[in-house]
Amino acid sequence: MPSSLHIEQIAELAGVSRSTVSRVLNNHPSVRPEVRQRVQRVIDENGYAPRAAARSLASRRTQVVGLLIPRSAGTIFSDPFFGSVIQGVAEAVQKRSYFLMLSMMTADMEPGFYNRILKGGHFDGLIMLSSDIDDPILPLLIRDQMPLVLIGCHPFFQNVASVDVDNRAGAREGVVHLIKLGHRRIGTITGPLHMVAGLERRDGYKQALLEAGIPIVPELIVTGDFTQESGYQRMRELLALPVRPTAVFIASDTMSVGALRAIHEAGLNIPEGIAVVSFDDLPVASYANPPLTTVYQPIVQLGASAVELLIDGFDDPQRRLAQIRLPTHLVVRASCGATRYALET
Amino acid sequence: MPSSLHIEQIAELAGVSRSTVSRVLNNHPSVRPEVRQRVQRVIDENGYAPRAAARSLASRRTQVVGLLIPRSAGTIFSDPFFGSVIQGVAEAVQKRSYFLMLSMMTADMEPGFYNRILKGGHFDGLIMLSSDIDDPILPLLIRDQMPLVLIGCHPFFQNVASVDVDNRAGAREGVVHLIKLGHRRIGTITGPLHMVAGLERRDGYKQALLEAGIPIVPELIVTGDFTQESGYQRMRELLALPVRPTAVFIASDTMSVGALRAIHEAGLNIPEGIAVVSFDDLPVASYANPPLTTVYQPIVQLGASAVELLIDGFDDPQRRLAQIRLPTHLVVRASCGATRYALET
DNA sequence: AGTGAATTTAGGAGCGCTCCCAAGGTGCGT
DNA sequence: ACGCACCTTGGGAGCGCTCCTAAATTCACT
Repeated sequence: MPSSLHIEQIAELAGVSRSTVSRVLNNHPSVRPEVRQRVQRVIDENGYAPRAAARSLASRRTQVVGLLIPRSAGTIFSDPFFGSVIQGVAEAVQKRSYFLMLSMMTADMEPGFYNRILKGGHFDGLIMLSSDIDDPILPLLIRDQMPLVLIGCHPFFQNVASVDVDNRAGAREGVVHLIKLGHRRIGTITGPLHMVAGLERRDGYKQALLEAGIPIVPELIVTGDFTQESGYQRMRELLALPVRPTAVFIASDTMSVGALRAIHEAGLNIPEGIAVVSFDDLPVASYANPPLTTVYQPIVQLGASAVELLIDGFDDPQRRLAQIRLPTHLVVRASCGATRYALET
Repeated sequence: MPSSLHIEQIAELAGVSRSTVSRVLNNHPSVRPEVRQRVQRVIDENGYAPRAAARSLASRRTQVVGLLIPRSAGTIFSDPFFGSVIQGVAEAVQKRSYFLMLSMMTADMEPGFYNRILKGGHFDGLIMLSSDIDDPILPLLIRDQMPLVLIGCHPFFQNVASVDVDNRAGAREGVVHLIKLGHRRIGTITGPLHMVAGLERRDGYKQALLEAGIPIVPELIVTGDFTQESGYQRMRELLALPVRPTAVFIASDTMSVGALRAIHEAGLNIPEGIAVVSFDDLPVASYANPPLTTVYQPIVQLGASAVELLIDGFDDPQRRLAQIRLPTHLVVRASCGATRYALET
């Protein structure tokens, strides 16, 4: 970067003092409009921007929001889900004139990394992506009083702000849909059960069955990990069962893509051979073959809301512990077979 | 954050001066081993980390790398390609003990945003994602001498460091493969032609045909934009042609997913009805139906190399203008039909 | 032991801002 | 006209580090 102008020089050019330029920069009210305008013009003409480091040091604010992505990193990025969350966060952060610092918690984290990144004062607050239930970082963050918003709520730490969808209700709606279509033998491929989303969606599945008086059959519940590969493998297991399910609820679209492959390989048609309801409504859902009936969740908005909550919480203690739940809804496409049974809902 | 210790207090606890602690912090050689050890122990015991702002202000380095994602943001994040690039960048940055600042160039950028983000001294250097050829930001960055590495090279600004794959050679290999399988009437769905990747892959397609003495038929070349939707629409156009191509080269896996759908809807089999070769080798490629023959590009590594180049360039002027090209290779799966014609390669 | 060079340490002077406090202006009421 | 609010403005004092210079220490060698 060119050694650009400093605040003193802008002040001189505008014929005012350092302090006044600072006030203009920070939208402090007590500057005469005409002076403000004059200073602003000098700032614009010279493309001046205050040095972030100096500003942060003096003001003890960074205008940066951190986004912490938990350890399962490798698998995480290939899932478009995360791309969308990041997009939501990035857009919202920008809208509030903040910056975004991205950080991954890798497994092979050197000890002291936690301190380096979190005590270095790199950001004013942190958004943490749906972590494992037993993520060791979370308790540390809470202990250290880091301003924090979780994307994906946590079952134990209720005293932390979080944004999530109602996974259980969403999953339930998807499975109820299958039940209404006449299915009784419904399997599920769950997410990892050390994640809240995995647990809650499985519980929604169970709830729907129980409410309909359908017994829960353990072998119809198989555990995936949100990857295509696991969707493929777990679906093969379900299809190898002596008595095959007639429908399956899969806890993410990404797993469904893998599952569809297993179903095709088995020579089954969808939905005749087996009906599928999925979760997420990623772009791929409508381009799958057949298009997936799936529980929509507002992924971008999840990220955006987390940012709002975090930044608002900086000066509004009330919002500091808010737990926001965004609604889901079922998107009916071909994979559930509703078009054939139709109208029963 | 708790008002943690400062360097002076660490110094006092260790019985040395501020300066010595600073030397330990920055791995300066001239500290006696025993002193270094003692100081380090005090640092560790207290979980001390220097404040980034103070350090940056004094040292004029931030230890932050910026990642600039160009305007087409909305469409960009749904593509897992970007997730992988970000992953590569994030991992590499971490490995070098740098931090990553993510920033999007939105279309509705307030004037002055450029200055705020780029002159604020938020980062030591910038990685810019495969931008449009006529991206207005790039010339500004070069003018302002921002340390810069492009992911995806630029045809005009050759005096900028960049990391890319040889798109043309990769595409050529894919199309040559189709030609070897006996196809003569080969269509292509290109990427957007205002992007280098779009152009180069189209050129690779043309080159393969020309080298084989196959005339280039304009209506067989349709222009997509790397989205599923465009893959779907453009493929419909190709299939609606009076004389349909027997094979198609699609410039990205994401577009191929859309294209597969169009092919299925048209009641065609793959590869018998139409053979498909794609580009990227995203995870979805091996789970598509049928699995895609596709040109692998090392996406994560692309991001990682960009980081290496940028950081190395900070003190090695030689690397400042390097243009790295990573190799691609063809991954043969079912969609090209090679398993039937086989062995001819 | 004594000298000089090399190594290690301490402290001063900023880095470029914000924030506080006090000084200077302005307008009102009487 | 005068005084007393209130609104603006200017300058000092840091924010918590790094870097430079000079002093203190160590060590090798005579």
